[in-house]
Amino acid sequence: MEALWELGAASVREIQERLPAKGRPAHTTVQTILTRLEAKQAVRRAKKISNAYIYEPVVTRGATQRLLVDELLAFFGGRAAPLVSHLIESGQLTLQDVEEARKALKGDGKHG
Amino acid sequence: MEALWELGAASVREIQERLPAKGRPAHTTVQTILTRLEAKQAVRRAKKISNAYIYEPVVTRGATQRLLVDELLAFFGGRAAPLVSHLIESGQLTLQDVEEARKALKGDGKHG
DNA sequence: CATTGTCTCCTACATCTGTAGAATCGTCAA
DNA sequence: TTGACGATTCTACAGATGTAGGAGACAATG
Repeated sequence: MEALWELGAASVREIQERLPAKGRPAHTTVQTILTRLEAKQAVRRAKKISNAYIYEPVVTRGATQRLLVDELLAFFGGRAAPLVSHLIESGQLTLQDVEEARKALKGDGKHG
Repeated sequence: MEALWELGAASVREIQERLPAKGRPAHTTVQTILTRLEAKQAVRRAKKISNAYIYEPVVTRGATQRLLVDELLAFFGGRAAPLVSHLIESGQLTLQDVEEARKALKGDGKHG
């Protein structure tokens, strides 16, 4: 649903056609979703070309990811440790990632 | 909604009464949720005491968390690094957590 | 101006989820 | 058996989300 972040600003048609042909929704479906996202202030109409609106993301992908992470964190009782544990278990988190995280933590210093 | 994991097996009444008084849902609301969770095979009826069913979780909290994490990970393109970055930025991930993660990774060895 | 093609707007339907009242059923006590 | 109390089942409604058809608006073309 939010694959439009990859496109930046785009018209309904552009978005719809960029979607994987496999099970691609109808043009009006994309239109509806955009309208609802607009109502939610997640996107906005940047301008109009001919009779078509160009939609532009208001919330960035990063911001959305942050939101999601916070929600997940809440589900974990606000503690990141169990989350990290899972990441390790599933082999998604490499030693290198952890090393970088360590450096970031030490270098930052102003946490907590 | 899934605060029943804290209780283990319990009846509708027990669950409902354990919920925070603040905005506690009606008995039938809890009942409905349980019924739907049962249809989804997330819980099951363990047994019956008098005329009340005792519900029991089928999926553990951990399994649910794993699911959630995997979903989030998918949204991050399968890479854990950005996720960890956010954790650090929001101050949720302590140096101690990272150290433990490091040990787990080294001690494990069979990842990747 | 009429035609055609595209886009938007309005409306609609299905499912999921949260919420809960009404009716019914079952159990326990007298 | 009858009454009371609590649990289950049935039904319903609202909001969010995914899906999409039909009607009308608007631009390009002849």
